[in-house]
Amino acid sequence: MNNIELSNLLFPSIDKNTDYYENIYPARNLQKNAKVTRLGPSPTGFIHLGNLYGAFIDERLAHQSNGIFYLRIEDTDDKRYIEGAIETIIDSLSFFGIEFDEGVTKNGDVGNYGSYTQSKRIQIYKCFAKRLIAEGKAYPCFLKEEEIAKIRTNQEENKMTPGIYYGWSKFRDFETNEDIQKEVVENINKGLPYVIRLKSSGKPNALGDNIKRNKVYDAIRGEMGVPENFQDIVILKKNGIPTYHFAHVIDDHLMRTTHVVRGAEWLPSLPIHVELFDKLNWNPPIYCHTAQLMKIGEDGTKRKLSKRKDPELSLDYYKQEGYHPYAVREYLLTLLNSNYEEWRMENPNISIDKFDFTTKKMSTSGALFDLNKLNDVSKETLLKISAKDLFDFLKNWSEHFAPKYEICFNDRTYLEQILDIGKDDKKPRKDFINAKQTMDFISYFFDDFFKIEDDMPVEASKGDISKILSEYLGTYNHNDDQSEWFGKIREIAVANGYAAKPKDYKKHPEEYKGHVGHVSTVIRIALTGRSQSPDIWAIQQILGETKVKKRINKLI
RNA sequence: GGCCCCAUGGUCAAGCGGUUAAGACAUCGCCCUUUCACGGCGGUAACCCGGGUUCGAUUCCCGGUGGGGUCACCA
Repeated sequence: MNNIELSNLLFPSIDKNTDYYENIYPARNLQKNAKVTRLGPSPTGFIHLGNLYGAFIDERLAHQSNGIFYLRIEDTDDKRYIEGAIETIIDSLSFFGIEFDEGVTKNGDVGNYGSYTQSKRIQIYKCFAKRLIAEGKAYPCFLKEEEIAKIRTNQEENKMTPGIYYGWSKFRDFETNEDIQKEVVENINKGLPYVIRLKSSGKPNALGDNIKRNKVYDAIRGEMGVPENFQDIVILKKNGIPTYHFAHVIDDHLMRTTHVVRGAEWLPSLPIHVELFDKLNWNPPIYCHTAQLMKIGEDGTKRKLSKRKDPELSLDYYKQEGYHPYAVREYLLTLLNSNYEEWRMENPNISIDKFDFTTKKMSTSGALFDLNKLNDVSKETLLKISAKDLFDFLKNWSEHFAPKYEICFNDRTYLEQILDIGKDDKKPRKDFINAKQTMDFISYFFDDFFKIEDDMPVEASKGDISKILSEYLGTYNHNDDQSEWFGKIREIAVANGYAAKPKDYKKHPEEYKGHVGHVSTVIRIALTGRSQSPDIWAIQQILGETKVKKRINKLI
């Protein structure tokens, strides 16, 4: 029996020629240099910062070049499927501004290169596997789990590279060994389970300089010497579903992907993909292996990989804390392209889309996620968002994550005024980092949340406090402008033995109880419950006369 | 352990053979100031080590060391 007969025996129902697929998925008609990228999440529903990081690259590369960015669902691991995961993925990415041109959507597939769900492409994979078998480049392997385990221990004992490769599976000798041919045919007829393995041409266990290398160009890392693969890796599993390796090669070829962006953890399997493309006589796409996002481990200061389940690496964490999607995107861009921050400083108000994103400016070493930096970027970002949009953002966040703030959104004008405090100054205030922090920061504007949190300054005695407050109330005129208003506070300060200027107090602390700052702190605490807040006068204007008087009165 | 990737201040990073080794965040000090935030000024702080190559290496090569990744019918 020869290879072609074997391929027919294995896949009797596959009647299509591989050319058929080449023809129905023709080269894309795009302008020169247009890039076609894809995101291929597995439907576990868990999207983390690393995925987003990669997705931004895909998105920028495609859209900056008038190319195509599509979503492919890589569900070849049936054990890991989670219900509703695809919607979650699409929604999460969309929240952060990632939109696809093609591929899986909530309403089915869009585009001419589908299906975009790997589990629906089984016939295609089988067709190409059949071709490889017919060409003697792949073979069915009937090794049982126990046998593989035995091979493995044997290899370990002999300090050999574990795996199935030249010399370890008798089934790879099908072509030249009649006994094997007979056995394989019998096995097939008996219906025994098998996998399809690539029959690698690589030379096993070569060492050092003897390892053959292929030159592969990586858009981020430059030219790399990729060692030759020699493993007869599984391309079709026992259940007929392809492994990632095979699906990647078939799909990215047939979907005419030009750039494959993925994490550096894929570097070790690059040799496999290179051989697969070679065996199929295809040109591989341009790979872009990104650096990994890292974090500091809980166990100390040691570096650690950004693994699943690290809460702050989960996209949900940022949603829950209420980080604005623009801020996250902005931060990720600063990590992604080293010249981004510089560009942003020169162009503070231009859309991110205008930034000339390039893989050349990407770092090859792993970056430690820096919450401080994110916070700083967030402040800057939120400052640029209008009070109206911020209101909507906060409201939406509160509905999902902090319903207790619901009442804060009853009066739109009121909240927007609050959010606008100090925004138009020449040196604008940067008080807001994320929704959670913002709501907490402004909560004293609402009676439901207002409470005295900080202690009165020690410079003011109990008696002085109520004296200051009642005098303040006595002279209070809601229509005073800011300087009139502060003039009165100065008078109260002086009348009670406090310096009118902090500098006077610093010079002669023995002559005063404190200074005007302490007096205004008393008022500030009475009004906001806190010793730190934006300008009191501005707060009062928003709070309204009634509320101001009520709060002052309460502490007299 | 084999193989792979990476290596400039606490963090992110410029730098492509000759620089006083940028900048941002963080940190510290001062200034501004009724608090805070903002802003301004200034400070502390780095080329992992050892060999080469070179007149000269942070930069190029090799070797260590360190960190990370990967060794599945998971992706």
